[in-house]
Amino acid sequence: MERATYHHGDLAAALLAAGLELLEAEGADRLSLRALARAAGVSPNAPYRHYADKEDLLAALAAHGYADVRARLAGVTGDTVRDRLVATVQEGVRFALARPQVFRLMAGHICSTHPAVRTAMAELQATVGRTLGEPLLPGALALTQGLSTLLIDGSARPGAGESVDAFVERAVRGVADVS
Amino acid sequence: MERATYHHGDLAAALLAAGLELLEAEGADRLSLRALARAAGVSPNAPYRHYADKEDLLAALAAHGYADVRARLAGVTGDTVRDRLVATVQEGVRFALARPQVFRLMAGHICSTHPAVRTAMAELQATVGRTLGEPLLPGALALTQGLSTLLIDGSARPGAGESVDAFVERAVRGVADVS
DNA sequence: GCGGGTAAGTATGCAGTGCACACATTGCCG
DNA sequence: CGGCAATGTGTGCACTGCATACTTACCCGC
Repeated sequence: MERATYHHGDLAAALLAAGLELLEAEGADRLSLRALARAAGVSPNAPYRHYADKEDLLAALAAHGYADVRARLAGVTGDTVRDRLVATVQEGVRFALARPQVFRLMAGHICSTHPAVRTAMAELQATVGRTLGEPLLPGALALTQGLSTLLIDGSARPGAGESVDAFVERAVRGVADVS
Repeated sequence: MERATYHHGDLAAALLAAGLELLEAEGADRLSLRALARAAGVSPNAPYRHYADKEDLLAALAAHGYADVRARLAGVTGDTVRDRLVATVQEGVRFALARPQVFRLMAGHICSTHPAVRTAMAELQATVGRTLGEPLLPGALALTQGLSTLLIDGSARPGAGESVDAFVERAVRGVADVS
């Protein structure tokens, strides 16, 4: 990441990109602003011109993640509500397993108060609400969030030879079938 | 936290207690070993005699938390499976809202690999499995985990004048009633 | 009871962090 | 083309986790 000009050009975006990479490589708490600056080939304090503080940058990364899941979830379809519920949770869990550190960041406390993240989360909820309906919203989000966490931590595992999707479907149906 | 003797007496436990307090006061990532040592009236490096590193101490705090929820969940009863499901999630969410930082720590990545935490989690699962049955286990844990996170972050809120318990019941029934 | 080994605590120091502040560079706009 | 605001740099501070070397005093066998 060398550069000839004094000014970087688009440091804000470069930091986001490097952030996503380093984040997934070593987790949110091991991530340092200085390492990010290093990756972007810039002095340790340069990031402060674009992000108020570390939390602000992490929030931007999280918001980016929310936008991604939202895009994925917007495409979910299905004939019955139940089908759409299962498909939504499956899609969310797939995202979480593909980028666990980003997922954890999104679920973490840092972001919950940050305005950018709040609106990103609100938009996600609006999207999911449209495909599932209001009454199902909290449960669907909770199932997605919870199953993702369990799977990432290894606290729950698909059965031998069972795909993640199948596991998710089984878990959701397990709840949906209590009489 | 003064002391007259050179040796503390029960520093390991004192650190845990101070840890629980400071943890809830400022969150897991703001928690420093040095502050803990200060609270216990002991030199900055004393904790290392009892915990291998910071992660080890955090894991102990998390394991403590797991034991607590387990004790609470062991007392859950109900006539139907559905009743027990709702009651279990309600109890779990109550714990999370009462000690949000401990809950976050438990859900965080630090602990997922630590043996003490893994066994604590396994015991929790065994307990819940006994009152709900295996097929419901993942879903119930996921709902508890997810609803807790949503409520702590403020991403979901009970309706006006609605209690947390009522909200949880509504969310769970929302999922359990899809046809 | 007492001497020594060892568990438990202290002192010192290092690399790394987030961030504040003062300074340097340069693209842009009148 | 001149100046100014945006963007980047340098220096420095308080703090952190942790390694290493040292000190204290509890406890156990004789």
